[in-house]
Amino acid sequence: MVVTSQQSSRCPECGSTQLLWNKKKGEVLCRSCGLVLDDTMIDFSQEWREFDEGGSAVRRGGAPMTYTQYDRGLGTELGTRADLSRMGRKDRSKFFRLRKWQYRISTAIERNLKMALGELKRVSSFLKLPGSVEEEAARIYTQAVQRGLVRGRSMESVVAGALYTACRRHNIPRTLEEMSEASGTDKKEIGRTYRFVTRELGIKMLPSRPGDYIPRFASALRLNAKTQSKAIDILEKARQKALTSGRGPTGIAAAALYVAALLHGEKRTQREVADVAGVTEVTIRNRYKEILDELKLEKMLQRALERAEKAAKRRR
DNA sequence: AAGACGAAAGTGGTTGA
DNA sequence: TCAACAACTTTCGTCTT
Repeated sequence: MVVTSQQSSRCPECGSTQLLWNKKKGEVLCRSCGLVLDDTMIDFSQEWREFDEGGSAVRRGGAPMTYTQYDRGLGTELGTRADLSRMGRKDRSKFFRLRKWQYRISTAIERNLKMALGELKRVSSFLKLPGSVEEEAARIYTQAVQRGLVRGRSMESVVAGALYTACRRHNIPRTLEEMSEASGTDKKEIGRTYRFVTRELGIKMLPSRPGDYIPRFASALRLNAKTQSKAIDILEKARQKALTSGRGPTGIAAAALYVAALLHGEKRTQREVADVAGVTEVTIRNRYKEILDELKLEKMLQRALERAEKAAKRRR
């Protein structure tokens, strides 16, 4: 068994958080009770194995293909070389009809892809997303178009949904809010299409982890590295106290950062943190109280605040 | 005046009959 | 398919600094 990574979600059977991703078998399973949580995991990673024992040139896949080009450089047309003279009249007309439809469908898909991939590039560069994410989003979008999932939805929202999905799969989640702002489409709409498309394409999503948001939020708030690692520390403890399950990961991340900043004398207002994280102050307050209660941080916080107070006085 | 706090009502999504 | 439900938001009044 090859354990490639561990996720912080929870086993529904025994509540253990010790889950294993077994990429070889495509399973997620619980370490303590052995329950298989997910056996239809799709491995989107690249395939580098040698299938030929001798190590000769037999590999899966050919030249690198890119999904950010609308036809991936591989166009297919129906029957340009068919021998028409040897067909009957019926076959011939059938052939023309098929070719016409194939042409229509493929040109429609291609036109759509051309537009959409332009949009995708624009949004992803606006959000400064890495090429690997863009590539994956393009792949997801391409599949969505081919399965006719875009029909009835706006192209923009599907693009945004694909990017949102790709970000999460790469453990650099963006909030729906950010996607909405970057793509200029409605937040709820993106959420809806995102759910629809992942369901239809059988892409399994685990809940995003609060920790994945910390570095980005911290730098947006210009908090130093120590505060950031303190926040991650808090997050880990909160997870052990079962404070994270069922709650929105961004809210938890925001509260952890807020507390960490207070403890390290780098106070940020709830509003500032809330804006960065895309949640409300109320949510931060709720999470923050839970964290204080469960981790017994009140006294430590008290001391930190007094220290900050003194420092402020000395400056005056 | 700004920030923090918390109550109350509203929203959209999930779940289970 | 519908209702119950939990999390989260919006809004607003009050308290603290």
